[in-house]
Order: sequence, then structure tokens, then C-alpha cells
Amino acid sequence: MRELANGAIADALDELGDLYELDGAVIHRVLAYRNAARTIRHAPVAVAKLARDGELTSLPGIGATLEGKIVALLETGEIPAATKLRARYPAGLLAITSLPGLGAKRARRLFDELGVDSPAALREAAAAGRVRTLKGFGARGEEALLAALDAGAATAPRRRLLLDRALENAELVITALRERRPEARVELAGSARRRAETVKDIDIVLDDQALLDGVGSLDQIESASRTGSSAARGRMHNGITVEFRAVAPAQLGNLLQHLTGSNAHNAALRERAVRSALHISEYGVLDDATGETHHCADEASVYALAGLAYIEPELRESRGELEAAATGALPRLIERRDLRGDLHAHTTASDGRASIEEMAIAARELGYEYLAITDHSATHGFGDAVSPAQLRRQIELVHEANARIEGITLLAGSEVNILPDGSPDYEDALLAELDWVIASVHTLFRLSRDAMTERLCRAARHPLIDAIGHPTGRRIERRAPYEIDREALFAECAASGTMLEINSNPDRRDLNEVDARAAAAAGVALLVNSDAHSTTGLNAIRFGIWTARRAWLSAENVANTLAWEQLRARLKRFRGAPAEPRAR
DNA sequence: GCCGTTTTCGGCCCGACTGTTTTCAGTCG
Repeated sequence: MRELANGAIADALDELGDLYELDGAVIHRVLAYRNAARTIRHAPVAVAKLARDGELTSLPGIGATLEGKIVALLETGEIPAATKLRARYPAGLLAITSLPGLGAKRARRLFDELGVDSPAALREAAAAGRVRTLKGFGARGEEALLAALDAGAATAPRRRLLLDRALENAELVITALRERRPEARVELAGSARRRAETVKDIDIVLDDQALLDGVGSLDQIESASRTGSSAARGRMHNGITVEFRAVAPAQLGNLLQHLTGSNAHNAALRERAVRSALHISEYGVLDDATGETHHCADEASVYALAGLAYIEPELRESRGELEAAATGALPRLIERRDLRGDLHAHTTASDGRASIEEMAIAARELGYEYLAITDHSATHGFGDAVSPAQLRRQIELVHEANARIEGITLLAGSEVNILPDGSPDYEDALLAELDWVIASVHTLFRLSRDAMTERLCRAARHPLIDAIGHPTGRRIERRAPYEIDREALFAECAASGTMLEINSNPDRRDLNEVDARAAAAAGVALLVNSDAHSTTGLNAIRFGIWTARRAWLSAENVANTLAWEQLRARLKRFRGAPAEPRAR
């Protein structure tokens, strides 16, 4: 069987679901494929391995039929049903279903009756006025499609907003609304509240209809339009879309819960509630037994009515949180204040903008007990490399600053490069002089999967490498992670005692929440680090904390919630003989 | 296609809006 990653298997099932939908399958069958794809994409174990072991049906939403299709995919590289349907429905047809107002049904009609099989063919048909002749389409719809095509909606996938930018802008709008009416409740909802990596738009809920009526006159809003009797959409001057919804104060909890989502979480929650004869919507919880609709001013009441413990927004992704909330098995999620130190920060010695002292004072103000100064190493290669002689000098400077500055322990560290063969780019004798070594890949991302896996595993086995930084190298929306066998790396780190970082940079968040959860399940100790290049960069830590929370992590999973002396005692170099290098 | 304190068949979350509709299917969040 092939070693397909969970994501690749999930993509195949999503595609097959789309093809079945085009083929006119009942919608619940299509949803079964999408549901299975989501489960697999978020699974903390390698689904290909489950398939080998015949344990696929232990995953929720995967039965005998889907098991057969996944096994076929792993054995032959394709699912026969998908091959057959792909021959019938061209890829361009799938592309036009992403246009606003065009779903599978209407796209299919364009295909059957006008032969439209691509965005280009649709443009031609619309320009010639043929689309408006179809039942269900009119002149207005035709114009809307042309406009969407002109805007590139079918070809250029809409870029999503990174969470940091979304939150900055949401904060501006929310603050302005609260200033306008201090007595009103104004709350962030949507994927930004769930602290997802990226968001499509900003969702804001209000308990004040008059406030909703006035959003168009906010300084931050360039234009606004009503999208319903209790809804409005605004466009900020920077192009960001804000969706506003208002409801009576007594129902704000219902609306906030609804609009925080995720869709999958809400669907699963409501399905579960129906089994108790309850119907949950954004307006209330209808109890079939009494005919009464309960209004909830806060979210906890919604979950309580459904017989569930309160579920933090970061967990609302339908990854097992409902089952855990029903049985009291929700984790006590890590919080920012659990962190006692930051083990990845740069200074002007390499590409940072602040001095050792400035970084130390900023870290102390954040309440940290320790901070590791980890500038880039000799071969970083962007004009900011630290030679072995410079590093020796830097160690002295850090120790001097440590002696001088009260209230925080400064650690002399380095972010060493992992060379293509897996070795660090300083001599071991120099590494041994450091208090802390984090090792990262900064070059040659395009090694083969096997070579990259061996490269990182070899680094993990090194007795003087304490942790691996941003372990997959991805940049959100900009660069895919490099190819690597994560399970092998996690096993190596668990065995050797090497920690893995959750890098907090909002465009990294690496490990991501799925990998971090899998790593913790494999017994790896994680870190949440800022990778700060300035004093304000230390504040990026909240993004790492959010990723850790979305990974279901508790303080116990994260090593820098320990005091430095406790953490130090766990380092490989102080735990007796280093683990024997293991053959792979 | 999955799944079961309503069970092995018949359900499967909820509500609003849109456009073309004369009562609603499709789409969206």
C-alpha cells in the first residue's frame, strides 16, 4: 500500500463527493464523503496505517464502503468511481461551482443544456445571452455570473486573511461600535474567534438593532449594505469584509454560538440535540417536550441545555469535542499565563531588531521567568550569520546581561541550522557551551521525503539539540510544508527526548494544530515559542497558544510551562548517556 | 453513505435569502 498523507486521502474523498454531487447523488451521500474527508484530514494518526491494519471503520463516519474506496486508493492510486465520474464531468465544470450562486445543480444544468464545461465556456455563453434562456436563470443572474468571472472568482482562489490581520481589523471595528454604544454587547464570532489560522471575513454579533443600522457610518467602513432584516455586510477601506448580525439581548448567546461555528461543529451539535428532542438555532433552543423555546443570553446556557460542558471556541471543529463535553473529558486547555519562559528569540546579533537587554526586559514585563537568546547560526546565509567566534562572544554577553538584569534568567542559546545531512552547523564543543539549542531547517526545502525525514530524525537524535524549531517549514498561504514523514519524526522525538516547537509567528504556527495534537499523542514534549525578532514580537506568543489550544493541549504537554531548572533537568545532555542512535 | 437510549431502515441541523416563483429549489453560512 502507498503512504498517502491524511491530507491527500481527504482531498480524494472531497473530490469524489463533489463528483457525486454533480452526478445528482442524494445530498446526504455527498455529505458523508465530506464528513469523512474532514475526519481524515484532522485525524491525529496516519490513516494509511489504519487502513493497513484494517481499522479504518473505527473512525467516525467511515463504514465498509468508504473503507473499500480508501483501500483501493492506497493500493492502486485511484478510486475507480472517481475515475469513471471524472471522465463524465470535466474539471472545468467543478471550477464553476465555486462561483457565487452556482452550486452543483445549477452548474449541471449549464453543462447539460449549454455544454458549459469551464469558466471560459461559461463566459462565452453568458456574453452571448444564452444563460438567461435557461429555466432558473435570468438576465440578472447572467450579469452576476459575468461580473464574478471578471473578478476572477472561478480561477483565482480567494486569498484568506491571516488571523493577526483579521484580529487587528476586527478590534478596530468592535472598539468603534462599543464607543458608539457602551451599553450594547458587541462580540467577535466566526473563525477569528475560534483562532483559526486564516479567516475569510470578520463576523461580529450585536444585541442592538440601532447599532446595526449605523455600521455604514463607521470610520473604518468604506461601504455597507443590508443582507437581511437583522444583518449587514461592510467593506473596510482595506477591502476586508465584515459581516454583522444583530439579535435581542436575551438571545445573544444563541447567536454568538451559531455564528462562532464551525459549521461542522454546529451540525454535529444539532444532530446530537435532536436525539434529545431539542432543536438548536441562532434564535433559541426549542424543546419538543414542552413546545417552549429557551433563549440564552450566554453561550454556556446553550451547551448546558444540550447536556454538555462549555466548549471553548478553539475546540469547535467537530474533532471529538462534543463526545468529550458529554463525558467530562474535555482537556484543561493551556493558557498564556501557564508559560514560564520563551525559548526562541533573536537579537541584533543576527536578524533581530532589539538588543539582548531590550529583549530581556520585554520578556520580564510579560511575566516570564526565562528567555533564551537564540540567534541564527553560522550558515544562515542571509547576511546575519553568527560565526563560531561571534557566538562565543554572544554567550559571554548573554551571561553578563543575565548577571546584570534582575528578575529574569537569560539563556545563551542558538537557532542552529540543520544541514542537509542532518547535522548542526556548529561543532559539538561549541554547542556544549550553550544553555539551550533549537535546530531548524532554513535551506534546501526540496529534499525527497525520505531524505528530509532522515535529515530531521538525525537532528533529533543529536544529543546537544534540545528542540526542533518550526518543524515543517510552512508559511501559511505562502509556502507548503516540506515533505516529511511526521509519524517517524514524532516517534524519534519521543524516543530521544527532543522537543518540538509550536512556532507562534502568525504566518507559521508550525507545528500546526493537527500535527501538534498528533505529536503530543505520540509522547512528544512540545514548546510554544515566539521566534520574536523584536520586543513586540514576543507578543506573537498568543498565536502559538491558540494553536496549542486548537491541538487540545494542556500545560502538561508543553515543556516551557516548567520552571527552567525543571526543564533543564529534562534535557538529553543532562539525562545520562544520550539515546543510542537508532537505525531507520 | 453512515448509523442506532426512536434502530439494521429511514432518517440525516437550522434558518435566511435569492431569483424567478406563483409555492419553492438551490445556495449559503
